[in-house]
Amino acid sequence: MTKQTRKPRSGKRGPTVADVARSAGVSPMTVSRVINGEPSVLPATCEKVAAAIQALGYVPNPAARSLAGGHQCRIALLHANPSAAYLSEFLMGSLAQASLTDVQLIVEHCDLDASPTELVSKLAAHRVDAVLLPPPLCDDTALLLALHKVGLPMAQIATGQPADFTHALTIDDEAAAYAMTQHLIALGHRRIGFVQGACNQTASALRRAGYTRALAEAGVAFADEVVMQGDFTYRSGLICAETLLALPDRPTAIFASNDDMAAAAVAVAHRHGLDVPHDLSVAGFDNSAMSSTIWPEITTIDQPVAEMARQATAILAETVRSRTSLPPKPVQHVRLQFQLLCRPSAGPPAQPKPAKRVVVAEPETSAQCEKADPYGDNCVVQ
Amino acid sequence: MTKQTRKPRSGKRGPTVADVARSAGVSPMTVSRVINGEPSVLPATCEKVAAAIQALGYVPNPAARSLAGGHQCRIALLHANPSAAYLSEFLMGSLAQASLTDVQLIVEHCDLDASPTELVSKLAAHRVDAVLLPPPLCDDTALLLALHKVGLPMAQIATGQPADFTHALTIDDEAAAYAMTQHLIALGHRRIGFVQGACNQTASALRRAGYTRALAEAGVAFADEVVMQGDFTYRSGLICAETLLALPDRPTAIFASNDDMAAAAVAVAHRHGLDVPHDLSVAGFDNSAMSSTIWPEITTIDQPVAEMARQATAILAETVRSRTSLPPKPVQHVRLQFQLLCRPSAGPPAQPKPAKRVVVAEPETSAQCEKADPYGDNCVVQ
DNA sequence: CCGTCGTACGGTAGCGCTAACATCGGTTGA
DNA sequence: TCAACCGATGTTAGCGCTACCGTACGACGG
Repeated sequence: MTKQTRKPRSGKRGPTVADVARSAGVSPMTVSRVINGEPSVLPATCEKVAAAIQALGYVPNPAARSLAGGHQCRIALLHANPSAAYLSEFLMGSLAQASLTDVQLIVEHCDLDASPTELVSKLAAHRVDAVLLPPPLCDDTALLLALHKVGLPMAQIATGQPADFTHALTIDDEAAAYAMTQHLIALGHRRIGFVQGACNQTASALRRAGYTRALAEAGVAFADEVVMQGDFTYRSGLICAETLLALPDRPTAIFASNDDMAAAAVAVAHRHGLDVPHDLSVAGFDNSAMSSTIWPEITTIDQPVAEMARQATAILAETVRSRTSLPPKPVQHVRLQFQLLCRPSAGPPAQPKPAKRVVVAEPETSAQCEKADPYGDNCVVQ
Repeated sequence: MTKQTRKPRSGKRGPTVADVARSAGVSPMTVSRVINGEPSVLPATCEKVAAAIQALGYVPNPAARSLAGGHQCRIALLHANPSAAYLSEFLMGSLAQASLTDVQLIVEHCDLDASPTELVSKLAAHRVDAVLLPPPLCDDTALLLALHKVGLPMAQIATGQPADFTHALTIDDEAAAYAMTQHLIALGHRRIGFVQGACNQTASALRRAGYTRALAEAGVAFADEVVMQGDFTYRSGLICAETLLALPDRPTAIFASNDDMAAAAVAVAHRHGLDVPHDLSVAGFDNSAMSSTIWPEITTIDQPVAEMARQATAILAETVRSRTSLPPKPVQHVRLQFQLLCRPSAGPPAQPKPAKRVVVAEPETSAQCEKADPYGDNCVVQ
């Protein structure tokens, strides 16, 4: 006992690969291979190791993994609006993937009018490897270009117009708006007001395009006076709905480009003494918290925000990790499925022939809606 | 060159402590000490190292730090409602602290009616060291006991009734409701409706207590018929507000125990053709997204959710890291400041003497509110 | 002048894992 | 028959940092 090994630093932590290896009668390396699902391990060995892992309750140490694997990957999530409804859902998806793939998420607030160059240097200081851009930042061209200039991989989420040098995760906004409009038409509406989204977001134009296409295809005349310009805020929704309901021949339905504006339309309707959906149907877009909080709940389009965030995080991590390989990974534009959620805010209009309303529209609606079927034909998954 | 060093595994990553050490002419160990702010480094050395860090743009590798330091700390954030308004704000605070203190956040959904034992074993499987409990889970006694039984440190956020074996971060709900009621009284209201929160949340009773105390202290008679039992949902708010406004002698103000119910009160008022705030003032609680989205924006109480989350995360990390030390750290109950946010939904009542309304109430209100002064006297920070 | 501190810093050996080889039995093809 | 080869596993040497100890050196008291 003169100069024994003096450094067993460990203050009893969980079991390690070495413990598992001993217990399974293999080398630590083999355990590592099993954990990482490498194909070159015999099924028998694989099972032995799995059993040992189970028995010991082994959980890999992510710190050690990323250290040894050289996998370090820091992804910044830039957001403009800290209390945006979708942010928490977005974070859920992103965080889940981040902890799976062992990437570090940096959440950074970022004013819409901040200088891109300053932001870029801030990201550099944080050693950021890639950037997630949810709306509305995903449509900030100056920002996109600045990031691209310094070679940072990035992903645009839910933009209407993916840049060719970035990854992008979108739904088909045009098809979604088309589906919603079609749904309203199927319910029997012919005069459908539309509240457009902010001009600076590329998705706005697409949603309007879907609206007009559905009208055209159904042979419903397009009326310029029932299309209002909003900006995605509740306030703008109030003004637009007020104007629409003041029309001599007021619409029987209002399709707003997001849920906040749709909620505003409901409020205005109520102030006018109109019942929703009996006197006025209202539809929104996004499936934000607001849409299912207020009463009546709003028929809307569900965007798979969490899933977009998850996939975006995965794609970026993959891009970062293979950045040295040749040829460089091509950018991916992934289109996800949306869902039309039928809720009580939209129903058949009050006026037209009651017979049809009861027999055709209602059963169809409820059958289609209870299950909230995705509009399979209108959605594309790549 | 027969058997040279064959393994420079590094695929050019950023500078390391070694690089900084070389550049500053000290040992890596000293660099480490400087980074960790250890006191036993001479100021001069410290500066040299800092300069080198700056020059090289060195950023410590968190993975290596936690591996070497044995600091591993995994904190689970249990939440019952993924789209809860506060969740994203909560996450911001928690994530910020987590990346600072190098803890890994695990975000886990958890049904309110799930069995605690199952949950506990799930947490054990994830190797969770501590648990964050935002509302409503913070008031789930069975869950608290189950976690305590297995010795997991935890923090209750915004509970009304901290357990003596857990950390807790709260605001003074009673004082906040008192302040709000006092504010409404100061505006000139005498008949103030109250919509209570869900019974299973301990904060509900406290908010009501604050309401009644303010009435009593101001010498305003308590009227049983203007106190309604809600459950924090918009729907319940609709029903309660409807009942209140149907009273023969309807209140001139409604104080709802959260913003969703307050928003519902606004909606009902509008449906009754009442102007808010002219005919009816409405106040909420929480400063959720809804409160500043709808129009008019709702006067409410701001809870520093992000700050609570930040501190809770810090406290838990500290607890976990010093768990072996004796004596064990005592649990901390921290009380944070709230803020009364005066917004357009609350104003002086229409009826009483207009002179006073203009001269006294309005200036006072705006002076006090533009700055959104915290109710310093009523808030305690420990 | 020699031992005993105390302070500022350096050296070494890991933390737990995996990349990059090394190895080893078993095939194959000429 | 033997080199070349292949697939399954073991060995070694780090990844970047810090805990633990050692050392050098000045300040003491006796």
